[in-house]
Amino acid sequence: MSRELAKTYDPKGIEDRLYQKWLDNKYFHAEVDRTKTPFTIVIPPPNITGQLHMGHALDNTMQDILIRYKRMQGYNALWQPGTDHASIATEVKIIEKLKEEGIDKNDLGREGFLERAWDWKKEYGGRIVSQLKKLGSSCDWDRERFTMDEGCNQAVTEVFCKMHEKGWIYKGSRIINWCPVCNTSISDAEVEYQEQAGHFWHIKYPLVDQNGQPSKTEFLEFATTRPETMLGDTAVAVNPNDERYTYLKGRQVWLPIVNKAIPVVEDEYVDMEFGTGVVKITPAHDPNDFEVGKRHNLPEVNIMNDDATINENGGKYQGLDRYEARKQIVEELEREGLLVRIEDYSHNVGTHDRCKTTIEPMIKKQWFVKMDELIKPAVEAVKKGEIKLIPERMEKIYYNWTDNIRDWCISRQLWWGHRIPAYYCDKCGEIVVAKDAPSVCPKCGETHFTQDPDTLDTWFSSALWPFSTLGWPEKTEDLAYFYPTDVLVTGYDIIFFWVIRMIFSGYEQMGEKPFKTVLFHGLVRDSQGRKMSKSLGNGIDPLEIIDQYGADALRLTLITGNAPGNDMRFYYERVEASRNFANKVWNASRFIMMNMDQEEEKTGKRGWETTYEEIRESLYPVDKWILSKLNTLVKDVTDNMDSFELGIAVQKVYDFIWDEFCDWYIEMVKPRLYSTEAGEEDGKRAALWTLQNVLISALKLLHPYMPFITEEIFCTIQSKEASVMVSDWPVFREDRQFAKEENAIELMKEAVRGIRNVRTEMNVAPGRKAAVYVVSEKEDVRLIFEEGRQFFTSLAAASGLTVQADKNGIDDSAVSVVIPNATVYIPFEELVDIAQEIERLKKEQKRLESELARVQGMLGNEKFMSKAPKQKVDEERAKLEKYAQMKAQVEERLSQLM
RNA sequence: GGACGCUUAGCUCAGCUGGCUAGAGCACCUGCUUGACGUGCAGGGGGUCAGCGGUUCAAGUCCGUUAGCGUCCACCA
Repeated sequence: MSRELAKTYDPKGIEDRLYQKWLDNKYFHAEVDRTKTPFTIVIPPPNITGQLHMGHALDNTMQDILIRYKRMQGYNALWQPGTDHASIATEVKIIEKLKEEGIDKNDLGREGFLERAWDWKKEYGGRIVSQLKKLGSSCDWDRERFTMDEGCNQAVTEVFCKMHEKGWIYKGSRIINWCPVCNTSISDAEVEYQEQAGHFWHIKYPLVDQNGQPSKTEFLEFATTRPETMLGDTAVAVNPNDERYTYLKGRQVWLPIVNKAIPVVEDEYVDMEFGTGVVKITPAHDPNDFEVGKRHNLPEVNIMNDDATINENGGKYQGLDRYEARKQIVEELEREGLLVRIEDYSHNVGTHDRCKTTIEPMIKKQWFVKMDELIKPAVEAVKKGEIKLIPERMEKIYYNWTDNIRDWCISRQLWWGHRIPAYYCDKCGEIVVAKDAPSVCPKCGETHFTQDPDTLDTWFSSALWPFSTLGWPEKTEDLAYFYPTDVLVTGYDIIFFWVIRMIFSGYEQMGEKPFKTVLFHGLVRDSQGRKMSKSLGNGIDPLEIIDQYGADALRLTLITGNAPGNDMRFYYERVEASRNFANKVWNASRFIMMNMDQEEEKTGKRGWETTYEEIRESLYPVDKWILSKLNTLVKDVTDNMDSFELGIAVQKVYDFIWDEFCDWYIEMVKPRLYSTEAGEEDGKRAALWTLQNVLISALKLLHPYMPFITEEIFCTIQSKEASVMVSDWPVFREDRQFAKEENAIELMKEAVRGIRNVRTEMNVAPGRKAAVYVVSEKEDVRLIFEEGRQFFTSLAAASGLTVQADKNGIDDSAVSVVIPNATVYIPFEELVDIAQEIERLKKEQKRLESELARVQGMLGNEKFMSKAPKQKVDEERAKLEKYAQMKAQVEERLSQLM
């Protein structure tokens, strides 16, 4: 069988082909199987309007790594995929598109609009899914769900009705955040505060005199950032403890422009220290004022229409936009002599996170979820550690929200979404909340009802995602088996929107947590650390990266060099480094396969078909060394992955493959592979066996991170039908730890490095070989070099190697390299400058001395000796011995030269 | 106002529960057509781990504090 492989790895073509193969073989599909332990992840459903961005790429790469890892470990791994209807985001997009066609939403009507929305979903809903596939995501696509599919709709209705019955969902008239552009209420979580440069208008209202008329001499001064709201003022407030204003008790002020008297009320809410200690109260347009108004039974005067223009309560200002009204009102106040001064003022303004419009607080009748009781189990779960947040610091952010939680406004004045299952009797207005439209009014017997026109906050359905996707409210097998899920992977930016809401919903509806662990990641930023955004145009399209460098390179880039929860910067240079690694893996494999081919042609046998037991006797120390290193790697990587340290895990695999395996092991076995000497057949077989087995294990460890290239190589080595993704995850084996061989090879590496070092320093031409002598009094050390003679001479550019117990017969002017328990001599003849050589040895002596001083300091410290763990003390003792011994060798050599 | 995070090589960052001579990638310098790979190989320079104080036998790692940068929450009108 010939394996002609290209010199560089080209992911094009390979990735799609392999993904299709995985799909065809149903490797992603999971079914209930009681003989296996489930491992479940639910995808954070991407919006149907969405395009894959770097955040998705990171999020889904992490999930794919975990799911592939667990699948290989033998778990029944389910990655439940799906998409989100994204009510407001989608509705806005559709409105935009209609606008291009010159159509207004209202012209279409609700039905017509929804038709267009479903068309949109059909057209674009699949786009993000196909993009996730490009990444290599091993989701069980047979189970793909949508937040507005039949099952999810049922779940939503069920939850709404249940919670309403329990009294935890209620309709109430309260102050809410209104977006005048999107024309809907939004929840507190959707308000984004932005620092804005504005003004502080210092204004005064006349006091009302005994005759009920505005006083010409007495005024009350205060300041406001929103002068137009004065149209809705129904009081002015001072702090009851403010002695400056005790005289105001029971008095009234005259509201200019509106021309009416309003009371002065006393409320602790007013900060005496701030400004004049006087606050105008507009209960209908400010959340704090709303509370004050409730306490003092103040009237609530709504002065705005839904589009933030002034309504009929604004008198002559009716019809003006809020900002135009502001301008004109200020002008009128100035004319009246009531404007004291204008101050520049920078303050935070609440905006709608989607469209950045300044929100307007308004009193409206909306549906709310009562949070105080609901949140309790969700807080407890994290406190007790039943749900683990990674990194831990996210817990503080979590509690910060849960501790200050307010009722959740869930109704939206939108069409695209789950319609609220509330019905109003056409005759008496009675509200009936039910799964289906009622037939008779329980109060008046009327048979005609109108359903509430509002839809639900898009997060209402996402909150149910971990169980609605598994079949709830039906009691399905899937639900019983796969719930609770294991890990949720998401960005910290949606902790309030989604994570918390899933947790309390899980406890409330299922009586059980939705997941055991939440693994947070940060934001992917551009190379300058800026958030990638459309408006900045600094977004990098993951699909372009995949096209250019391959999905594996992208995945590796996103996972390495980053700690959980931290933001990361995206650099092309880093993708290139990842691509280079892929190429390295490719070429190492190519090298191994080429040698396999040669071997196979001769013997008809493949190395990997031989068992360890069959080959064990033929293994060389270097073979055992790399097997031992691999064994340790398996343990470390498994441990890291179990504790979600994905970046650390893959870094170790990377280092092992590149440094240990490619730069050392492969180079070490080359002479053996190329040897034509008789009697080397067993050794050659052992090398090939080791190369292949180490490679295959390394590919397995790498597979969750770089699924495509590992699969391609795995199949090329074994067969097209084989698959690394369903192979067994490597396990640590006590019987494959070879401490003795590890030490031996490390010692030889040190000798090789020393020799290369000296050669470079002396400008020895790479092609010039030189005789090398290894002198050691210790027999075991001599044996190590004898056994490794073949590769040692190659790596050390030696023309020949002599291993002996003393310095006899070695030219005095030879260059020397001191390693533990041995000195290496290289007679370079004319190249050697004795003075320089002495200089070099003295430097080495100095280095060893300072090391010794440090170690001796520690060992001479009584407290260290008595308090440090024994293992640590032993380590330091061993170091002392090693350095002392090396120093003696250096000094002996110096005395010979001087 | 409250909380959190970051500050480690020229750049971007790792460094988990304190314990080798503090690491990686990129960049830089020197050399290399060594039969897998120049998307490579070999060698090298470069850090008082932000400052100060403390705990400890031992601090990049823990505690306190200061400064700079960043994020989240609250929102005093």
